[in-house]
Amino acid sequence: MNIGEATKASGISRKMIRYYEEITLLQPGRTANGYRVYTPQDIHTLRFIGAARRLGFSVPDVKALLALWQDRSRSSADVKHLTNGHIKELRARVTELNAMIAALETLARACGGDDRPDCPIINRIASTADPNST
Amino acid sequence: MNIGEATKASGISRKMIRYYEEITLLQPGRTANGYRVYTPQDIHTLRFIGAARRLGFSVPDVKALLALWQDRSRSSADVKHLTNGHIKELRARVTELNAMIAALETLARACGGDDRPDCPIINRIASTADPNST
DNA sequence: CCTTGACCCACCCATGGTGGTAAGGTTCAC
DNA sequence: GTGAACCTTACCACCATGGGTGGGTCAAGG
Repeated sequence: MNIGEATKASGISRKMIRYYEEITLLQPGRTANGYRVYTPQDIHTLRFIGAARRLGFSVPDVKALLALWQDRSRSSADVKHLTNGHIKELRARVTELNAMIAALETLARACGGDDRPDCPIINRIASTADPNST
Repeated sequence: MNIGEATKASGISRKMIRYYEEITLLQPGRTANGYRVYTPQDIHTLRFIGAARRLGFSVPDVKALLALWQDRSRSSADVKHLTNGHIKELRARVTELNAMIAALETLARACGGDDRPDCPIINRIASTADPNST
């Protein structure tokens, strides 16, 4: 199977397949003329990578998960630990975003949204920015 | 005021101050020897940028906000529109992250987290990755 | 007058994932 | 034998930020 077929079979773009190879997430074979060759196992690996990425794991995390996946003597504790760390990070990001949303919603509610220039949103950003406001 | 003082006064690093200048968010003056010179207004602008960034606005959005801030004949509707678009984007990101968190929590709860290799997290990623699972 | 240390400058490189593009080689169907 | 459709490597770009290097400048103190 060459890279075009691998793209169709895995849903990962050619670009990303080559990138994942470059960072050694997989090592496909080569034909005599230099074309990459993918086994069904390689395709499975690519799909594993895609699934993990969709769950928000970073590429380094995916690399760790792949190693655990391929390690028959792994401890599920290691997988769980990695996952829990990831969940914690995602939750932190959500908390941050929610704080921004809350602040912006308050400001947007107070803004007339009409033709006049007066705007609490701009005023607030400008006054937060004003050294005299602290 | 030179760049070192501007950093202290604005809370923006030297690197970023120079970057914001490069992308024309501000145009400080220069002394004869080439040192950048910042007016109190420049500092105010830098603090405005910092405040907007902390609310999660992208640099292009910040540029638009700056232009509106400096435009005395702006419509508050334009500011509100920009803000609402930004809120929408942030909410979309939160929704995405929450979906990931929910999926991961379900998997983590089902995982023993012990010395044995069997792990629903890995199994699920691998089977999502399996073409035969769809 | 000269050194020292704290500044400043411009420039290049790296990140993380992803897309694009260009210049060239290969394979296959007609 | 030619053109389409594939493949290869090697760059460039994004966004926002940090790091480092080599070299200029300025003020203070011996």
